[in-house]
Amino acid sequence: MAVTIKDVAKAARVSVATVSRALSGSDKVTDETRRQVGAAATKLGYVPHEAARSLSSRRTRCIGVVLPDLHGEFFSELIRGIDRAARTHGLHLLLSSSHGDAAELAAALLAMRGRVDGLLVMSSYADRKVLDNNLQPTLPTVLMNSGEGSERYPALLVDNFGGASAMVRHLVGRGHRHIAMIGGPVENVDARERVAGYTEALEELLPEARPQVLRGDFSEESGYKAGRRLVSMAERPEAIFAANDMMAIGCIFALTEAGLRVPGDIAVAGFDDIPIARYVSPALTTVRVRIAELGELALERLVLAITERGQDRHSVQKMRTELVIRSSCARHSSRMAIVPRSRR
Amino acid sequence: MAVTIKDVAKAARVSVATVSRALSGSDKVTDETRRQVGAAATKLGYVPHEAARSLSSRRTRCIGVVLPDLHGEFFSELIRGIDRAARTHGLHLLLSSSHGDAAELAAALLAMRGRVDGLLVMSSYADRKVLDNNLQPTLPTVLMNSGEGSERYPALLVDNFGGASAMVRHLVGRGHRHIAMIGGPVENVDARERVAGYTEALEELLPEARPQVLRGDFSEESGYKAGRRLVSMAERPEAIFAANDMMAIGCIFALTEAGLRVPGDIAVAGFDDIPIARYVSPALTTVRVRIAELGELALERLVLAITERGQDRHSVQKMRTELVIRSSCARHSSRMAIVPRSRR
DNA sequence: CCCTGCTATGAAAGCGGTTACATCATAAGC
DNA sequence: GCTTATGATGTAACCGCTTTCATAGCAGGG
Repeated sequence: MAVTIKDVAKAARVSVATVSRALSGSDKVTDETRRQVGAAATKLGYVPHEAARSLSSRRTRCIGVVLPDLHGEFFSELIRGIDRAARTHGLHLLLSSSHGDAAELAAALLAMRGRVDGLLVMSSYADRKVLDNNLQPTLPTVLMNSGEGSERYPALLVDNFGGASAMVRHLVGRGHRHIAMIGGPVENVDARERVAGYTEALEELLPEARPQVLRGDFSEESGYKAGRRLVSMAERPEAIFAANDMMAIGCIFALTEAGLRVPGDIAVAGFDDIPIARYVSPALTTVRVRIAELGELALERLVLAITERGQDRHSVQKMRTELVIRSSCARHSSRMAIVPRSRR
Repeated sequence: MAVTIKDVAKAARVSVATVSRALSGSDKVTDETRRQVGAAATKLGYVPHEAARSLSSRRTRCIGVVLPDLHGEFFSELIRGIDRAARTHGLHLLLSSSHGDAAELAAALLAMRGRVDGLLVMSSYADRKVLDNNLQPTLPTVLMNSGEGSERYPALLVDNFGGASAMVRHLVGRGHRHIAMIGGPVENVDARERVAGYTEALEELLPEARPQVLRGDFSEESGYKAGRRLVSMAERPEAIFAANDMMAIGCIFALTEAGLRVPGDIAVAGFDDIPIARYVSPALTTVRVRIAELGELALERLVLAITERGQDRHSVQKMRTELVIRSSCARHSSRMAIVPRSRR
């Protein structure tokens, strides 16, 4: 029913081999022949059958993308970056998202077998065991933001630690002394690293201050709840550093609702710089992560791994972050209000 | 190198045909044989080669998803819905996103040929011509939110018209008389329908008022610009209805920046109910579109089209919308301030 | 005991390409 | 002018699986 390479061969009065050669790149084919084959193909509306092609060429021109249960901007930006890069290489994307636990991840990895030339994996559950058990060892794989397992697979990581330190440095520089953090999901590597960056920077800059981490899970709701807790605290922190923007936004919501002014009464900072961060009020000071770029780099890395099989497997690339200063973190001044003018 | 069906056959001491039957569902195979084959397969770590399978079975178990240059929540929610539904059917998703013009769309459609069992298409450019030229007629296809072409393909549409009318009715009910709209990209069907819903509802409810549509393109920035224009208008509208939430948020930003209070001085409403809509300040009154559900329904519709080939092709399903009333649209009262008490 | 009907299994023909190898024509070298 | 190198094209063997058709074994009816 569908037009195959044979039909084209017949129409162009050549063999199937010649058609194959003429259409797939510049083997030894006369320009004249190529033209004729091309004409016949267009006239018949021929499109090669991909399954047949992959079967004999042993390449699918497909990349598997396995992602956790991501929401919002992060997800779409990541895909955007991957897709953009994939298109320049003529690669397709086989997407499997929303994996909430190790079993689902394992199932997704298994299902990818034989369908793709390489794999891009992001998951909190992508540790060595799960990966080793469910990946055929020959399948090129690049991890994104999955700390574990990076000793065996090339990986791209976001410099969460550095970004969080930079933010703490910024807050301290603005005069804040009592800085609390809202953490992320315990199983999330990014969240853990951000907290670590906060803790270590704080210990370094303000040895006498002790870190205070409120519970959170990256959802706005958990940020909101943390905000409520903050409101009712006896010794309220001067600044709150949320491990992601959504929680920061939820937190601001709770604080404002309770009649506190941000940043007047309390400073709030986030992490990620999701697009909405500029539009909340007050505009959010945050740490920018170039997510699309992360996806793009990961794909390029994978393409490399596919073409130069087996070389340089263990390299880890770290994505820089960038401090974005907006209006949600003013200079801390309550201390000044107490200290008499003359003493300043 | 990789273990094939032959290796399994040899290990289980049966023919490849038997292995195929034993592994792929319940043909006539003895329980004993099936057990042995299963054991051999597990022992060898056999995973069928998908390309080979699709080639001979003429089914890829893959669905193509072709999307425009979507951003943010809309994109991720849509994929989430599609993915969820696909997984229940054991289908994979071949994703191609970010198509900014008809040529890119055409290329994406072509590239899907032979790779998928069916297609989910969303695009402003998905009109009859582009679709007819680039889709093989036998490939089941479901359109999402692409008004044109729905006379030939099954389609899922969001009831933009109804949603916009409902919002206008709400605003009028709250006492607003001068209601302006910020439109979307001209080529976007949703945007056009929302504007149409606004215009017609206005004409019906307030025949003497004349519709006023400011330019916008769905980006927050265009909303921001529209807001700036509003601020400097001689006769400022009492309420602004943005064709999507992002523009509403940008608009609020511009208004607030200029010292106007929302909703005190001017009411603002949006469309979509993206998650962030609750967290901006003031929380946005908007029209909710259940995006994940849209994706889910579209996939189910496609599965139907695939299994019952050629039946019921032209059906159009419309997704209800839902008014979400938050605090960005107060009751209008400026008129009351002018009109003396006694006259009321 | 033979024939028929039924079922589990095997043999083999594709599915639609790619590609190694054979072939043939032509140009170059002697 | 004959041999050989060269390059375009054809032939055919796969790639790994599904599926049709043939076969063999067996039970049951006559």
